[in-house]
Amino acid sequence: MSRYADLILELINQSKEHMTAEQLFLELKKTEPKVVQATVYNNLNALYQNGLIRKLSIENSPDRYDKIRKHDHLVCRKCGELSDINLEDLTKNLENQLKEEILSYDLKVFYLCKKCREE
Amino acid sequence: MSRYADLILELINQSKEHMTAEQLFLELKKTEPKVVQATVYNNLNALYQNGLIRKLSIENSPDRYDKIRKHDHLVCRKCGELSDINLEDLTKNLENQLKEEILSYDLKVFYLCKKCREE
DNA sequence: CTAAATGCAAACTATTTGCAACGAT
DNA sequence: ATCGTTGCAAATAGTTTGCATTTAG
Repeated sequence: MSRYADLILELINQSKEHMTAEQLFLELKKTEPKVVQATVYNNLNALYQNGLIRKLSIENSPDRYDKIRKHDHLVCRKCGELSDINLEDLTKNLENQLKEEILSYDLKVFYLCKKCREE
Repeated sequence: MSRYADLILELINQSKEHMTAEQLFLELKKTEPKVVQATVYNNLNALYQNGLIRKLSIENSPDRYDKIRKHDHLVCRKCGELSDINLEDLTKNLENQLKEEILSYDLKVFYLCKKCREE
C-alpha cells in the first residue's frame, strides 16, 4: 500500500463526510502540498478495486467515497444532502428471494430533509 | 410535453434495456435523423425532473435511464451487467425503521453473474 | 538497481450551456 | 408576435492516461 493510498484511506475512514475526489485532494494537500489530483484518483481506484473503500454514485454529483463498513444512505431528493443510516441487514432476505449468493447491496432511501420540507 | 420528450419517454418505457443517453440518442436518430445529443440530454433532464423516468447512477459508467415503475436492480460487480428484479417492497419497513416518511428508495444488489463466476 | 509511485500535462467522456433559428400557437 | 423547442458549437466537470521523474525497498 502506497504512502498516499494509506493517507487517503485514513481520511476516508476518519471522516464523517462522504467526500468527493476533489475534497479528498484538497484535504490531503494540506499536509502533502505536492500531491496532484490524478494521484488521488488513481489511488482511489486502487483502493476501490481492492475492496478497501466504497464508491457512491449519486445522480447529478461526482462520485463520493465511503468506508466499507456496511450501512445505508438517506438522500434528500431536493438538496441532495446525504447521511448515513443503519438499517437491518438485508443480505439473507435478499439471498432468499433471489436464490443467489450476493456480494453486497447498496440501498439509498430518498426523502425530503427538514429544511427542504419547510420551504 | 415536447415532441422529442414524448418519443424518448416512449423509448424508455418500451425498452427492456437500461439505456444510456448515447444509446437513446442513436435509437432516436433512426427515426429522427436531425436530433442532436444535447437535445436528448435536455429532454432526459426534463423527464427526470418531472418524475417521469428514473435515472440510475452506476459506478464507472454513464447514467442509465429507466421506467418509473418500482423495481430493483441486480448488478454484476465484475462486468457491470444490469438486470431488473422484483423484490418485496420495503417502503413500510423502511418507514418503520426510520420513523420518517420516504419518497422512494433505490436498491442495487451486487453479485457475480454466471459468466463471470465461471472465469 | 529495480519496480512501484508520483507529478504533470494532455486526452477523453459525459454532460451542460449560450445563442441563433425554427415551429407552433 | 411570442414562447418553447431545437440544432449547433463551445464550454465545463469529472476522470483517465502516457510518460518522464522520483522514491523506497
